[in-house]
Amino acid sequence: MKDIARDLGVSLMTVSKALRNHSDISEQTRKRVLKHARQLGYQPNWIARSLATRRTYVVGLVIPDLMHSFFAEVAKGVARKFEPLGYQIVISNSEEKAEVEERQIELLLARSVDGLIVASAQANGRSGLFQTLRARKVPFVLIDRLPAGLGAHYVGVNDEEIGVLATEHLIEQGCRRIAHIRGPAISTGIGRLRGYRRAQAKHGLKAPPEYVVSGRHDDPSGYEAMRDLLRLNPRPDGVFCYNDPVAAGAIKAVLEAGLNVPHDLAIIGAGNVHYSDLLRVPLSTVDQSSSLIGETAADLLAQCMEAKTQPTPKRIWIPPRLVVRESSRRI
Amino acid sequence: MKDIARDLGVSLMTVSKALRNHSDISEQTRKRVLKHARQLGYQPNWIARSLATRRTYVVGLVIPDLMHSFFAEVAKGVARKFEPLGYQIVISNSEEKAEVEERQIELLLARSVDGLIVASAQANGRSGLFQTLRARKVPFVLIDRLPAGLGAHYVGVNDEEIGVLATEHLIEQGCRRIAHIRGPAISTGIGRLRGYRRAQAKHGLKAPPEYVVSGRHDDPSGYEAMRDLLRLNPRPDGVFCYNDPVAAGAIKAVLEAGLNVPHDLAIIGAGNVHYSDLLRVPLSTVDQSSSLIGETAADLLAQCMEAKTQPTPKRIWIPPRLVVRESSRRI
DNA sequence: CTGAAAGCGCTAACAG
DNA sequence: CTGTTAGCGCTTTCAG
Repeated sequence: MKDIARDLGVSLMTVSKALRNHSDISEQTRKRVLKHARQLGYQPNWIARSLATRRTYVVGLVIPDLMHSFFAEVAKGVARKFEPLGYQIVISNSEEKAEVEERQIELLLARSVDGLIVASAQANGRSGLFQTLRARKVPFVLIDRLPAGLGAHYVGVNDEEIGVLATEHLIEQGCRRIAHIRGPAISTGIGRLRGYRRAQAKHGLKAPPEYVVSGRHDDPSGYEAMRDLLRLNPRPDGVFCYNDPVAAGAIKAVLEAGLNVPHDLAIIGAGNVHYSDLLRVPLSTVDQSSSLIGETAADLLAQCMEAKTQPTPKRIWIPPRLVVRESSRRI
Repeated sequence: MKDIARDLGVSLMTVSKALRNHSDISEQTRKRVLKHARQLGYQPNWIARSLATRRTYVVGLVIPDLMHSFFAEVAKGVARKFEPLGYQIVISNSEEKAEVEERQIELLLARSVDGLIVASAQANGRSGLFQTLRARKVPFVLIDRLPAGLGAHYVGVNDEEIGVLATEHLIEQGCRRIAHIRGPAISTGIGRLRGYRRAQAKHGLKAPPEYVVSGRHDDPSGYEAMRDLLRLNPRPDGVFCYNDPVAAGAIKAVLEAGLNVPHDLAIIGAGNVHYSDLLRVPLSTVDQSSSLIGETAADLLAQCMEAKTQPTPKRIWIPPRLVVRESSRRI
């Protein structure tokens, strides 16, 4: 900028304003400046600009696992909305660990991100981290997981509805002994379990306690959990799995045991990850509109960052949608 | 920092040095400073630090598609190496488009990343972008794809070897009419095709030209391409697919046509994406050690960033490894 | 419409 | 070991 100013015999300020299309600059000067800037190959220095404006045009996206295609899709949605606005997105992986998440968020804040979108790995009820964020006035939006008792912006699907939708579908398909491979003790895992229970109760079904087994987020855990279920007597005839990776692992175990999916055992997952259709048995699932979650969260965060005062916490629920494929189609 | 200095009655510089564990500061002063910093909840401002030092401790990772789990795994490898070194990673998605890639790289440079790792979507032979990078003295490492005629740091697998490995495996399994669903005209697609041809020639096999059909990177393209292949007469009895997503799509088409994989048609992919094992028919593939590619590239880039003068371009070849699963096991 | 002054928060280089 | 001086490249504010 100094060079441009010198060459053109104007002040540095004039250049600065021209470059940013500031209003009070003559059309002619602006053109001269822009042209010369191009000739010199001028590249604005965002670091310096950020230091002066206290705005970085960077938003942080904290997710538990990039490898889980649900989150990769969310990330894509976020990017699609923010990039046209001139924002850059920094993705941080918390590996499902609360401490790692806290550290990553610290780092993002040290780099002065303008806002955060977080799919939190904090255990349910531990909302200290987010209270700190609020105190520091960092705009943030939670997605997918909603730590209990926290008034914060949130975009996601009602997990209890997911549980009900999936379980009722299995019931409609004629399953009577429905098991659940549950997820971790975070809002998603808890909500889906609750939905599973509610649907069973509503239809007068009762499952023995052993029918609820614990998985994690990944397919190996689904495989393990399903092997446990297969040892039970009577054996379940339908299983609602916490998510699609878990369901994929579960299917593997069932087939290995020489049983048929869906006839011996119907299976349904949640998330509709993009390869669900290509699995051993195409997987029935509950779609969560992952990229829509990302886009919606981005819009909401953009609003918050514009606003002078923080608007009251808003919760946006994306409706879940049943996707029936072969793994649960018995009639 | 100013507050700490004032409270403790020392100079701002002393605080700065203490905070960075600079050598010439007394143990006592350092402790006092650190303690007070903690009390005040001091957070260093990386923006300001970057402006002063001209180092951002950010590296850019440019990939064509986050949703492709091969690249997600590479990203994980990169992160694993760089995070302990205090670097943050910004992932940019080029969506397989050369122009988008150029724009993303421009943006990363405007934000003064310290280095770049790029899986380039530039068409083969168009190396202008990277010559610019070199001219600007930005350390960078290419991965996975190597635009022809470019002397640059590179980490990846020899694609011709992948093609040979996969094709020879099909031959060993008794296939005699081997087709290839080829990828785009970038080094990976070209190399794998060349390997396919070399292996065929070596074993005295000759495939009609219709046996090589074009796919892209994704499973829908594999599905389409395979439907074309199935219409041929005589029908191929083995297909080497550009990558695993393409192979997954291909398997879907074969099964839909009422044929058996591997007995009517053996299939092999490349990349060993993490769900290969869970597909309709567990997929044989050539493993590329995706996360090792990421880690190795990270190490190499770290070296380049340390070095005062750019070392001569280094190419690191990761050996491919055949992974035989059900989709190609005929004996 | 243009420009001078002051400063964003931190550090390199050097002097004491 | 501690402190002073002079920026990093840009913007905000306000006076002309």
